[in-house]
Amino acid sequence: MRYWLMKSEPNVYSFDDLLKDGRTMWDSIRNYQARNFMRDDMKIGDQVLFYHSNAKPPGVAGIAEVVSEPYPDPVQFDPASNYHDPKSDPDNPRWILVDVKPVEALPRFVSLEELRGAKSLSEMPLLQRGQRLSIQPVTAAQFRAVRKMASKKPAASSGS
DNA sequence: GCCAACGTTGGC
DNA sequence: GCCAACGTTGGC
Repeated sequence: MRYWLMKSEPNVYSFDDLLKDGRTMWDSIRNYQARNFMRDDMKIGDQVLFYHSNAKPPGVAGIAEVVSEPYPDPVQFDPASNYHDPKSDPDNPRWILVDVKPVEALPRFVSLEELRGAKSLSEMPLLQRGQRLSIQPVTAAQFRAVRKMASKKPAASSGS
């Protein structure tokens, strides 16, 4: 089993939205590297850190799970969508996605600031300079470390 | 709103 | 294939 971090802007689609929906298509990803992770590397049962980006504060809100094989993102063929891709050939779709479902809301939100402060996470892609991918692999150890942080009180931070 | 860091596009 | 211009991401 593999572990991932997937970013979503909560004002667009939050972890609460996923809890409400019970399942969702991870659509509108228009980055080849992120697509390749979904198409080539994700397996049903993989565990996902659901990350709120462009949020105040940004951080991990919950755990999700991959629940489908990869399949074409239907949004790419929708001319009304911002994520329509007129260059994508229906016989050979360019954009591929998977479905995810919620596993649990974390006992508490773990902010980006707190992640940055954890030595065990220093290698996490999210925390590397210039890393902007919206889908990133994380190691089992990193996944467990985040989960564990969420079950404990926040460490004292230098700020505020 | 700023802007650094990347990714993509398209002329050549 | 190079690379300048442009667009996007996302923390701050």
